[in-house]
Amino acid sequence: MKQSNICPRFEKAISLLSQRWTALIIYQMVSGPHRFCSLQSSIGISGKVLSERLKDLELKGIIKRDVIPETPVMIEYSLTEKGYALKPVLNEIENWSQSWVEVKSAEE
Amino acid sequence: MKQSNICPRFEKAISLLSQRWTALIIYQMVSGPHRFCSLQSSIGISGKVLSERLKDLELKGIIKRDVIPETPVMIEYSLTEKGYALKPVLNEIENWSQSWVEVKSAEE
DNA sequence: ATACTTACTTACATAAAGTAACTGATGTCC
DNA sequence: GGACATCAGTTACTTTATGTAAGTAAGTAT
Repeated sequence: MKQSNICPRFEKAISLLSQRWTALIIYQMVSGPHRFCSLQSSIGISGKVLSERLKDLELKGIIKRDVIPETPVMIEYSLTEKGYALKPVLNEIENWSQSWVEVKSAEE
Repeated sequence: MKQSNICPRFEKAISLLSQRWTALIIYQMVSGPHRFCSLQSSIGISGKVLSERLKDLELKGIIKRDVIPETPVMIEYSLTEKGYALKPVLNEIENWSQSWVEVKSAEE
């Protein structure tokens, strides 16, 4: 059962961003290119899911993958123009979180 | 393993919006209050998950639940101020989707 | 040859979501 | 008053997604 009257473009965008980790991966990359292991440790995602997400995001034209033949080999992931265009979305989420999200622990 | 150096407020916001259906539910409600069954049919979510999400969103202060004793009983869900404040996020997603998301079928 | 690094993959376990039938409160029809 | 209908869920069961931890492949370095 899948009948919606919502704009299909919007729905696709939402389903992309509603996938776990996707937004965080893009957020990390807004600040510059990242490598597999740095993403893995900075956002705490498993290697398995990270590689799935990166493949999917590459397929969708949001990120690109570059092999840099250093030693040892280094794979650099960075945002495409399409991916970078998501920055305003992330900025708005950040704004909202600053205004409305509370942190429980006392380290404010 | 969950070690991140990302702002905890932002991370909470992301984890909220990254939950499947949540953004679509909020999006529907931006245009006004909705009932359980109307949400169910308009976004194509199962009753089970919808009731989970609504409870969770109410708990987080994003929506409120009003019982209207009509016939038959009607439950109205609407955004709180905190929930409505997410509108700019959804607008940016909409902007992005208009510029960058393609629809495959020929009904453009 | 052995060990070390990065970038993954694979096999298996757990958590989340989908499906469809069912409950409970209220009300209408006959 | 009994049968039926509606809305708002809930429950039991299946499928899909994610987590965990070990393993693989390519390329040095010793």
